[in-house]
Amino acid sequence: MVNSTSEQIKLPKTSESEKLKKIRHTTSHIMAMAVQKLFPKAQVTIGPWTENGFYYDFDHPEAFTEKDLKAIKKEMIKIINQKLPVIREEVSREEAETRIKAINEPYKLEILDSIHEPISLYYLGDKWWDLCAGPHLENTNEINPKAIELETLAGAYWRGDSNKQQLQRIYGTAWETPEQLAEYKRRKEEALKRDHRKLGKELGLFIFADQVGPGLPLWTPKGTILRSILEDFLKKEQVKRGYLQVVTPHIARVDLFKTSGHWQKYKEDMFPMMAEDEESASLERGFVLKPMNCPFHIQIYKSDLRSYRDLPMRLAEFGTVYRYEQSGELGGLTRVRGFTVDDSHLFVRPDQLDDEFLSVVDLILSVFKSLQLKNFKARLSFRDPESDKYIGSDEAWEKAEGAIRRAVQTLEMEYFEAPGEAAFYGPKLDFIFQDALEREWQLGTVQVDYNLPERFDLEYVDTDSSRQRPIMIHRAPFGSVERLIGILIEEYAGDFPLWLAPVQVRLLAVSNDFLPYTHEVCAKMQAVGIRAEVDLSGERLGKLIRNAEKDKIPVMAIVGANEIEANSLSIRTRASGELGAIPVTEVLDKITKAIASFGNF
RNA sequence: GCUGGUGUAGCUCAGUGGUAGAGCAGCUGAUUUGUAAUCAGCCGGUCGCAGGUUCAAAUCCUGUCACCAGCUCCA
Repeated sequence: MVNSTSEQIKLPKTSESEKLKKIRHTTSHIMAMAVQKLFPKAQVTIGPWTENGFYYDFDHPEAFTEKDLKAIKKEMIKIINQKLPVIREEVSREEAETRIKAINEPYKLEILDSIHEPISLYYLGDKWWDLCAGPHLENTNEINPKAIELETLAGAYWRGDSNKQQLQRIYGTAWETPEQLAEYKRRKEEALKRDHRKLGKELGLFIFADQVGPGLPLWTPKGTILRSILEDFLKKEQVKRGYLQVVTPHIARVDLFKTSGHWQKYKEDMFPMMAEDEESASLERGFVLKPMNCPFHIQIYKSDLRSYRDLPMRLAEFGTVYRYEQSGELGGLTRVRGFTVDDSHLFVRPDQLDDEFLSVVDLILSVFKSLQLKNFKARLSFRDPESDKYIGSDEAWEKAEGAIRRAVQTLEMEYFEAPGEAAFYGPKLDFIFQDALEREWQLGTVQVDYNLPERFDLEYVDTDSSRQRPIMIHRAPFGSVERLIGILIEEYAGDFPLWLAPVQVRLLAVSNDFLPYTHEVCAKMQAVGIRAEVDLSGERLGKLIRNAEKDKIPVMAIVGANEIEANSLSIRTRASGELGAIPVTEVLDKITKAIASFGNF
C-alpha cells in the first residue's frame, strides 16, 4: 500500500542537488579515511558520487567483509562526531606530487597525471586528505550519522580496464535526513518487488532449468501467450507498412559470418563451431548457431536480381539468435544466451534512406505508445574516432551518422550522442530503458549500414540499367522479445494491460452450485476470443478473490444466485475494485472493446 | 571472464558438528460458502553436485555448477 507521507518525501538524484553532491562527496572521503584507519594497507583510488549515493575503490590485499562494513561505518560516525573542518587547498602540480609521494599513494599519482589545473586537495581536519575537485561540506558534522549507510561490496577494475588491477569497491549512500534514507530504502524494497525475475516466477511466465543451461529461458503456456501477442501485434503493424515476413534457419556455415565479419569480431562470443571432424575443425569448416539474422536476410535479397522498383525491400523475421555471453553477464530475461530479435532488414536506395529511416522510427515510437512505455531515452550510438574496431570507409560512416542525426532532428526528438556505442558495421539509434533497479538496457534499435551491402556485394539495377549498391537499415523495435518482456513486467509491476494479460478474466463461483452457469459464461467469453477461466478450487469467495488478486488477473467475474437470476456478472477489477453487477452481454462487449483498443475494462 | 555473496520441501524461509523443521502450495475429508486466507488430516527433502576432515557434516575444508550484486563485455 502506498504510504501517503512517504510519497511526499522527495529523493533528488545527486545531479539535481548541490547539497547532496557535497554530502556524498564528503561522506565518501570520510569512508576512505575510516578504511585507511582500520586497514592501513589500503590504498585509495577514486571515490565519486553516483546518482543515489557514492562509492570508493580501494586496493587492499585482503577482501573486505560485511562485518568490515559495520566497523567502517562505526569509524565513520566517530569521524563525523569529531567535527572536522573540510579545508580546500589549491596547490601546484609539483607540490601535489611531493605530498602524494610522501604518503605513498601510487594510484593518486596516476590520477594527478590525468587532471588539469587547478589542482585542489581537501583536508578532513589535519588528519586525512585526498586529491579532489570537490565540492564538499564545510565540516564533517554537517552529515547526519543516521542518514548514511554502507550498502555493498564489489570488485571494480582500476580505470575500468579489465587488464588492470582489480580493486575493492564499497558502495554507500548518504542523505540529508534519516527520513530520506528510510524512504530510499523503502523504495529499494518496492523496486525489488517489481523485479521481473521474481514476478516472472510468481506469475508463472517463464523458467530457467539447470539441465537446459544458463541464460536459456523456457516459456510456460502463460508466458508464451505474452510472447505470441506481442509478436502478432508487431507483425500486423509491419504488414500495414509493407514488410515481408521471412523464415531462416538457426545455424549456418561459419563462412557466412566470415563474410559479414561477425566471426572475426565475435568468435569468442559465439557458441563453439560444430565441425564434422578434426580436420574440418582445424580448417574452421563447420556450422555455427546464428548470433545475428542479417546475413540470412542478405542471402534472400541476393537470391534474385533486384530492380530499383523492388526497393525498399523490407524483410522481417522473429529470429532467435544465440550468443555466448560471459557467465557474469547473464541475468533474468535482460541478458540471455538465446533470444528472439524482432528483426528486419530494409534494403533501400540512397534517395529512400531518409524517408525509410523516419518511418522506422515512427513505427518504433508507435509500438512504444501502444505498450505504454514512456520512460526511454534516444541514444545516437556513433563511432569512437579513436578506436579501430569498425569496418568501412570514413565516408560511409559519415553518411550513415548524418542520416541518423537528420532523422532525430526532423522528428524533434530528445536524444544524446554516445561515441563508441556503434555496431562495428554502422551507427545506431538506440532506445534505452531502465529496469526496476535503474539499470539501463537497450530495447529498440535502428542502424544504418553501408558496410554489409559492400561485403556481400549487394546490387540493384537502377533506372539507367547501371548496377547500384543498396543501403541496409537494420531495425528491431522490441530489440529482444525476452528483454522487452522483462522490462514490461517491471514497468507494469506484473499488472498487464488487458490485451496482454495471459488470463484476462477469472470467473469465481460463490459456491459450487453456480459452477454450471459459470462455465457457460466462460465458454461464451472464450468463443469471442477472451482468455477466461473458471476457478475450480471450491474455496470460499474470499480465498478465490485473494488468489485472483495474487495472480494479478485484471478482471474477476463473480457468480452467485443474484447474477444467475439477472443473467449478469459481479465485476471486480484489479485496477478499480468492485464495480457491481453488469449484464453478461455488456461485460463481453466492454472486454472485447477494451482489448481492441489496448485499453482497460 | 573477474571480485564478493548465496544455494535446505513446488514456493518463502528457520536450522553453526550429534535423529532435517515451519508457513504457504499440493492431496484427502468435512464445510457450500457474497468481495484479499474455513477447519482437520496426510504427502513432501541424497540440505545444488563431487570429493575430503571427523566416531559423527546441512553445518568445517577443497573443487565444481547455478543464482545474486558490482566490474569488464554486449553484433
